[in-house]
Amino acid sequence: MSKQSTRDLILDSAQSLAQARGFNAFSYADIASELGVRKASIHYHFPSKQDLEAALLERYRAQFLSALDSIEQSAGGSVTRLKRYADLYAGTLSNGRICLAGMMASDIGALPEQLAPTLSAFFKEQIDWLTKVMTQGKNAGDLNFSGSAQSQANALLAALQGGLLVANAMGDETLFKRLGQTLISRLQ
Amino acid sequence: MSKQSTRDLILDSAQSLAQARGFNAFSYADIASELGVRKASIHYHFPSKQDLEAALLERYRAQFLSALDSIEQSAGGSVTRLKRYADLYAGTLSNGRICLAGMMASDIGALPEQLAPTLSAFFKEQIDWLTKVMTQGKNAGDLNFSGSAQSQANALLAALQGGLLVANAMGDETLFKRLGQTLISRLQ
DNA sequence: GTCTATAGGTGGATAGAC
DNA sequence: GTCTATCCACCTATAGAC
Repeated sequence: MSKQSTRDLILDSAQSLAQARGFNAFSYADIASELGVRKASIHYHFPSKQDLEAALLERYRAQFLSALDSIEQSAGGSVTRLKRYADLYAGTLSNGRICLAGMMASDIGALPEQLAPTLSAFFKEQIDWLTKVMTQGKNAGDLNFSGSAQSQANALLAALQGGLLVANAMGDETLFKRLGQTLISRLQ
Repeated sequence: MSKQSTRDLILDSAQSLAQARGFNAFSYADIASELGVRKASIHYHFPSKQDLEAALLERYRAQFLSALDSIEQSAGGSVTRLKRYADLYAGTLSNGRICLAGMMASDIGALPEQLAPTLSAFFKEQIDWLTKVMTQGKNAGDLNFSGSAQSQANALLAALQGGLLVANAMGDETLFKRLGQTLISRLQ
């Protein structure tokens, strides 16, 4: 059980709050009371909220890319990989949370412009990874779809992000699980 | 050119701001400066921000339902109706805005609980309408899909909502237009 | 209905002691 | 690194004159 640094604890708390409420609906005071420290301590690690937001996104992006690597190195064909990809999203849905990137996308109009390129890169990486899986799956005969692999990748990413949004708003987690099955079964 | 009441002007301004920034990232002061009135005047029409938010959602819901009626009464088969439905979403994307309901869904964790049932009803109405169009289209031979009409309706709603989010975050309006084509063409 | 003025609270952020 | 103390800007909301 390695000790987590205060910095990491702050990021964990902030991420949970951001995924549940949005980037403009949590404060340093929220994090401080959750961790039992003072606001000034958080400002020591992240001088401005923009610094915190940027660190949140970077960490989430790195974790997500790492998860994609893990999926690629595990056994299973394209269908299994897509299922495991959808499960990454389903995992965020518990406790009324959605994907951090999806939340940031919805808040993009109220966030510092400097964050937009990284968020855009995040989505591009997701689409590129999905496009690769789609292409491999089609070539191997595991997947069957018409149109380009990239347009299928776009559609899957959009459906998963929107599915989190709608399922969370309707308080119906099973809606998202059924959606994942629908999306993947029609690619077979 | 009928005069718009101050109340309607307030709702217009608030809706535009909410769709662009989110419900927790615009203020009475923003609306006041946009309309050239004082904050207190807005409080006269909408005593609390919760009142304003509720009115925004109700009006959006009524307008959307009216648009669905209009689509139903116009000529054209199921494919045309789905295309016109997707166009309702595409229309919001200009000027960095997304669907008001999608934005409210992302902010649901930071909004008064009283709004959740109405938002949930909004999404249910969308799904029911799409399910009806899907069913009619399949029976008429216009549409072709496996699985239930309702799961296809869920998937289409989710993909459109998520598509707005991703396209807006990536600053790529054409991504959404291509998505709409992909989603509908694979139902034929 | 709209205004001026203001209350009461919370936001992010900084200075400086320990 | 964490704390106390504080600043100032902004938020929602209300009272009361016009």
